[in-house]
Amino acid sequence: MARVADQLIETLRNEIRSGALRPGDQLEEAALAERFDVSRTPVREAVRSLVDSGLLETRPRKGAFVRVLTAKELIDLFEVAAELEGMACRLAAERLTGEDASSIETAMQLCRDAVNRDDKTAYAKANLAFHESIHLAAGNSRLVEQIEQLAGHINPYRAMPFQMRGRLQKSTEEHARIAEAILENKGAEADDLMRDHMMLQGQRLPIILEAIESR
Amino acid sequence: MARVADQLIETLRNEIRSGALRPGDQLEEAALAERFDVSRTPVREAVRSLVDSGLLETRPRKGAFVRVLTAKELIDLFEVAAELEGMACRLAAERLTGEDASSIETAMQLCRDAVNRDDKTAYAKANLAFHESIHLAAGNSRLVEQIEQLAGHINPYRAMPFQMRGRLQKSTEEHARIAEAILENKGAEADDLMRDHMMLQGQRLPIILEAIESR
DNA sequence: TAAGACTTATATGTATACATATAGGTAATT
DNA sequence: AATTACCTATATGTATACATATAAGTCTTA
Repeated sequence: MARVADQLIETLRNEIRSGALRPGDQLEEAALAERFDVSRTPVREAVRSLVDSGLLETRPRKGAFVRVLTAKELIDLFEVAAELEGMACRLAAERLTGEDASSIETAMQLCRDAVNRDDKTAYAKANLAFHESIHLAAGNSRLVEQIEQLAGHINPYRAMPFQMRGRLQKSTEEHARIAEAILENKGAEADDLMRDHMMLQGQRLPIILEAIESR
Repeated sequence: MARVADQLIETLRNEIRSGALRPGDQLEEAALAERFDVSRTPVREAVRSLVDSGLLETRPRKGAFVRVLTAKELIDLFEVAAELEGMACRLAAERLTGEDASSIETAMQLCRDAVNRDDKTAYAKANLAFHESIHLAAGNSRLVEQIEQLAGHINPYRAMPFQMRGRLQKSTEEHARIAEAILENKGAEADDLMRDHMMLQGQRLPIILEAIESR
């Protein structure tokens, strides 16, 4: 990872993820080259790579822009992500080891703690840890890759704070039920619960999209 | 698509898909540049892109090679592909339009014809058309993208002819049941049938891998 | 003022020139 | 013969120089 191009990819990806670069923003090759004090070559490489991965799009003769997803594209994305997260739960339940079980329980407890303290930052982190503990337990690294790829596309649209009142509490309760199903090796149930859980998030999409359009 | 780099990507992708380039084969930048009579720049871009997409891998200071998947990686791949193909069937059953229904039936008939004529080439084509008709009916373009991405990785390992006796017939019968479930709007059933169908293919993996190792 | 020709800045793609690190081979030394 | 020092070809990454097409602005002319 000594390559400038790789650092650029990382940096840009983070800026997109964090919302510093927002959907629709332009990325000018020359400007980036100057900003990072490198030549166009590694910049081009980074941009190409991000275009390949779908995070950027190029409008012919215009330049590269942070990709703007349509409502339909976002919904499709969510639908696939929900399916794969559900699959991860099913596999986790089927293949659970003792170690996996305790990671899941630990992450679950972190979520509860964060909710009790009403610490949204901690919750975000714990939430991620919860999902990751399940991914690990599923024992399919390609599945994890695919999920992460999809998450990378969804994240820019999550940058805005849309924590509805009481949603954190609800979300944690759903997590608890999912965790329970996995720990009891009820794969099909865990699958369904996770899919529903994800889809509840997805239902907030219209609100999110509206907020984006009007900014 | 006027770019040399894009043509290179296409060409190399096809050569990998078709088996002209086999897992483990090296791709030398200089050699490719000479072969296509272009400079290293577009070659590098193409190689980078294929590495990003996972079709190639680079061994540090060695060069780029057609990626070799381990047995575990292939199994993981198949597992995810089976899930998504199943999902496509479920969605297709739920969202089926009259047009979708007739495309599926048409493709199904093409499969039957190919089997009756024992025409393996025609079958391969019809089989693809069958899957694609379902993908279209699922109405989720991201899902299709993901499936195609996975297929691109599985294909190099399908290049070898491994049509077991009678498998074509069996496969078509499975297709018929899947099609029937979709046309009757039985989403869950279609999902399960397709997943099973895919997994039967997956079970041939050990044989395929053995064949690869020993060549 | 409006339509069309013209110009320019920019995006884009490619080629070439360097610079550096290292894998793998060669030579030297024991 | 084996180990080590050394050397060289190659991979790799970056910079720079061109070349071309076109979007967008400017100017001309009616």
